[in-house]
Amino acid sequence: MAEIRPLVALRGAMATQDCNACPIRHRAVCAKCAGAELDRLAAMKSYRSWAAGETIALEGDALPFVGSIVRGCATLTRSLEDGRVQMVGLLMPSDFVGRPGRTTAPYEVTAVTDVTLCLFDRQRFEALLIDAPQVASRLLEMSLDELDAARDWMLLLGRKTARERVATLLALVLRRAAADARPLRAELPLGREAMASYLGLTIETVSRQITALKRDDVIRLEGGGRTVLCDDLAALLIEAGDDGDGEMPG
Amino acid sequence: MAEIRPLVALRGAMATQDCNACPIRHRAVCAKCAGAELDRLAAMKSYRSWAAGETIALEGDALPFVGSIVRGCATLTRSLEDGRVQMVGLLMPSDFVGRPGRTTAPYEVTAVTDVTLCLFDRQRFEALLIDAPQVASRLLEMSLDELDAARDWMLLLGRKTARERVATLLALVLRRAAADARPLRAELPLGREAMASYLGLTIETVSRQITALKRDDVIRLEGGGRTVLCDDLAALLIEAGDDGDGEMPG
DNA sequence: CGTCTGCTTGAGACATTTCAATACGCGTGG
DNA sequence: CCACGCGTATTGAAATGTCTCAAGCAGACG
Repeated sequence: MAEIRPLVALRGAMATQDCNACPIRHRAVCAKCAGAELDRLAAMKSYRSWAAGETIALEGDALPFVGSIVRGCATLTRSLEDGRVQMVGLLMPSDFVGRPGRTTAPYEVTAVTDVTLCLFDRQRFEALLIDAPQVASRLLEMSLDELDAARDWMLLLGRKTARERVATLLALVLRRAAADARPLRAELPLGREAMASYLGLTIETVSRQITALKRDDVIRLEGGGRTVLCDDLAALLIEAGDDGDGEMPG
Repeated sequence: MAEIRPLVALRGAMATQDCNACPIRHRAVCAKCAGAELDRLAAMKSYRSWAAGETIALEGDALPFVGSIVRGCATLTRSLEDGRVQMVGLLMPSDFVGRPGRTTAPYEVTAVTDVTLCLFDRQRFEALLIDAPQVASRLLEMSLDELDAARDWMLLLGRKTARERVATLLALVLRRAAADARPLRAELPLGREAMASYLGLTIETVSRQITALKRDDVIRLEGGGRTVLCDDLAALLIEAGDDGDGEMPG
């Protein structure tokens, strides 16, 4: 991660981009709209970027926009007063940030890698929702997918062992990277701390389970533990406890 | 799993009811619609009831309808192949069951108490969504609320201690019962097994923590442990670990 | 009055956390 | 080029919270 690049371009508004060239055009909230609807969306959009590690919104803060992740990876976390933290969402390109109808963020939003968002002014977006059925319909579909993902994650948090949790996450990352090349290979977007936060474990337990999975020849590591290789995804999925279908957190 | 259907009046279709007299009219998916839209909804609705303990839909089963809970309490559960079970949703009156655009249930749906649903044929409901913006908008709103609730529950499952989990659930139930009478009193809709399933714990741990909370004078019990009393909700919320605002599972 | 089901209680086993130390990768500055 | 320091990851040993297994108890119902 953390490539070096002029901070100037990173932070301010970026040049408006042609939606048809957008990498998430067919998957984001705009996926199903076209013509006049798309024009209205394009007219209210703007781009903004955050560097890895930066906070996009604090728990309880005003969040004056909604938007789509164009590039990078962000997390949603909720925390207890004594400092315990649980990740409750992992946002990847095309995922939607913010909630129409609400002005404050119920969780902290953090950039894990460098992130670029395609922002929409919240009020104008809400107005659009009323008479742009394709946008509203796509947003509903995406929300229901996230709900399913959240519920799969509840099963993990409530019932899976540490080994199963780690295997589940690794399988997810490997599957998403999903080049058909063998062996499967993926660079982890999340460090150990973020993984622990996601999995409801401590850093140490995550580390131990990754080591154990390596020792048992289920996975291999490269690049100082930031890259995972897997020759036999089926074996990893067995370690994950369920067949592993369809899990994909939002 | 064997469908047992010995029960008589409970299962068949019930007489159609006037929507304006419906107890969930102003909270369910129909809340914001009126006039022609409401007429269309009313025209496709039917009622059906299940007795406490009955299965409404199995994991992976075809679910030919969507609908609203009119009366009673149902749960969504997901399970691992070796039998471990995690509840992932607790549905109360006005909550929505099923998902437009999907024909099979991703979780098992079970009646906890006697339950009555107001059903809509899935295909006709989907058609309605396209040109009934008030229904679509309300459904989006409800889905986003459920997503928030699911994420709060992820914090509980990932980071809270057994005592905090039990306190959180009891506070939720007491708050929902919410008669302003003091002391706060509520009959638990969930038995110990369902509570354990919800909280990611075992029955024994739930029982022990309830006993401990009683021993420490945070709550009192009546009716053989099925009714909870609380003189000091603030104290219970402290035990719950966070301030306890807004948590309400869907 | 016995049986069933749901709830409670106890004692020991076990997984994960906690606390502490060490190792690694990497950019910086001498 | 090496020494240093810093953040991140690994490993170890002990503490602890929850689970497991097993028994006992209470109320509901025939």
